[in-house]
Amino acid sequence: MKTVSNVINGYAHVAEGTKERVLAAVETVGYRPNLSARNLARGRSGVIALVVPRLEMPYFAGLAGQLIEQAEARGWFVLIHETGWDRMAERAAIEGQFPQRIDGLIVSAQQLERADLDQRTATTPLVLLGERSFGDAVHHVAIDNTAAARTAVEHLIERGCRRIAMVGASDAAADDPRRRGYLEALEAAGLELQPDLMLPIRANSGEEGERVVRELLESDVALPDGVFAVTDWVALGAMRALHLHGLRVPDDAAVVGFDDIPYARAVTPSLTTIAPDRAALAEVALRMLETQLNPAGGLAEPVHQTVPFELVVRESTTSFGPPQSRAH
Amino acid sequence: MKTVSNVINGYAHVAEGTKERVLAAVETVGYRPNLSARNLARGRSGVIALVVPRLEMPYFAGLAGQLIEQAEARGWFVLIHETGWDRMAERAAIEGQFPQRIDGLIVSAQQLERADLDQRTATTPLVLLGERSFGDAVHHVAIDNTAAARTAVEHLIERGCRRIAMVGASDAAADDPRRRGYLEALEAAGLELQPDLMLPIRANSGEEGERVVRELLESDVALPDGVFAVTDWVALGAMRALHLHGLRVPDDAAVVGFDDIPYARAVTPSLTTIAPDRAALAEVALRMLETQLNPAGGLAEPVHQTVPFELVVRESTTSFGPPQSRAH
DNA sequence: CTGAAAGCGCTTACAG
DNA sequence: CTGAAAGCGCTTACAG
Repeated sequence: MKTVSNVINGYAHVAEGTKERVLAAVETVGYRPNLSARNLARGRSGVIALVVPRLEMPYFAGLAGQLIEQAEARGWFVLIHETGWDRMAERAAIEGQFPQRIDGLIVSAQQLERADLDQRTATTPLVLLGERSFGDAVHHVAIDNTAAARTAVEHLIERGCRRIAMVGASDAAADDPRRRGYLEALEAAGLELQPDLMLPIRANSGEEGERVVRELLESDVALPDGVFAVTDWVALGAMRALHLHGLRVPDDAAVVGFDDIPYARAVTPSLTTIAPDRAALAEVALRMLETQLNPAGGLAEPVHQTVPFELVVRESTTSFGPPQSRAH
Repeated sequence: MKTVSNVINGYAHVAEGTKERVLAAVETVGYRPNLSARNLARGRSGVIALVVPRLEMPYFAGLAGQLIEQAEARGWFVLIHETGWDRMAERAAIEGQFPQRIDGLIVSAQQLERADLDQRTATTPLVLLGERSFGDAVHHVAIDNTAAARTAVEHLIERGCRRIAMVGASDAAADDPRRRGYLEALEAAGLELQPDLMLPIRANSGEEGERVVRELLESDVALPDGVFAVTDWVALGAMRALHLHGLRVPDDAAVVGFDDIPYARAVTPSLTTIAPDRAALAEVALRMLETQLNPAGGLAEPVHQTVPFELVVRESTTSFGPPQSRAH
């Protein structure tokens, strides 16, 4: 019994011959371990929860797909849980309030505050995703949002943009990494900051992106020639507003988004955007969970980790031949 | 033991007083059943698989969200599995080839053929989703695709369209329900069928939609004044091609899609489309699975069932004020 | 390096 | 209507 178990679980110290015989038997019998029994014996559930605002948002669906795939290799189920951008729902999630018990939590923090984490009583291993940072109280993985935003805005500047709006600048100046990247890029290029071009929004939705850009275009402020939007959805809204105002993208104003959702390449013009390395995101998150579950070796201090991103250049910042040139 | 179990599982025949005492104890102790143990004892895994081509596609993500939510209420986990539109992967899925054993299968059939079902040896309860039909060999739930397509095309006709292209007409004339709906609508309106306007595509992608519409526009065929696309993605590609050709949507050509993915309301112009009732889809699929698991009462004959859909009218078939009128 | 035995937390005939 | 006991299929000290 123990020997078979050792082989199945890949423990060392099994005689080579024995191991082969066991594997051969596994093969001929078609044995597959019963995960319910295993988890029961191990005192685990075999389930980790992925908490996102809404699975239908392609960014989160893509992330979920990655996570499911990589979790499978480690014998975990991924229970997907939606919060609908509700802070209370996110709080309940980090407290592990699920119908079943779970071994670990990966939470895309949208509304969560530092205080919510400080008040957390649950001890379930937790990994946070997303651009917000929460000090050293918790494991956290994300791309370097400041660098990514800087890259996006530098790209616009290289394209000749001089009046670059940021759609989705949060009010809280200090701790918004993307806003910081925007400012850094402007400063590095010697461009003056135009507060009128920093457009806060209430939610990262297309509607909000459209609304604030429309308001900008209808105001007295001189037109922007570039737009950096905090998500692709917001960028789509911004493009809509530009279009409705008779401005051509990218000729009159270039646009860069963030996330690289599938629509980014489907829209007209297709959208230049920042593509986070989702696979790396998923992998690091899972590793962080494992570290907390098996505090073997070193101590499992909460850590931040960043993963790569990429600027994907498409039509919204380059050319957009036939359509626009023909229309005008 | 048995009594507590009875209460927890909602079996009848427990004295009211006893029941209350049990529930009170559950409350004070904070008892939550261990699903691993339950499933082990019941000989189930508690897991059902949802098999889709790609979770990142919003239609499937939305469906998955619905299914997860409703499965939770029935004590099921949903294991999401991606096939990437690969027929072999779909075949493997219906054979239940998953790393863990599963209690039931909900499969969005994309490439699956009737023959694959006939050859199936696995006995895991199975429910098929999607527009393709497979005879009476298997449980199947979908909207009435013929009626939906007819509704979409009738809407275009009402809007004054007379030369309506169908993007995504399959080659196999007979058994494509959406094609049939298209034909029915034309016939009912006394419009002549234009074979040149039926555009087959290799995949339901934006690229393919764009390609075939571009080819149509660049051909000698007279321009269409309406487009019915088999999915929203395809419709987005079609709109792109129209736009690139200098045609205005909806003024020069109105467009209707299918699925009602989130982008449909985010694009410019926003897209008129057919919205299937995803919640109903999920619910019926789960009920069909339960029927197969508990063949109590009547026999569990494979059945087809349809769920409601809705035509969501947006700008791509109505007006699209400022933008286009201004540009021209 | 390997076997025998207990135990994980449920469900389910079986008595009563 | 309710209790005692076995069993689901694993893992894990514990011997050897």
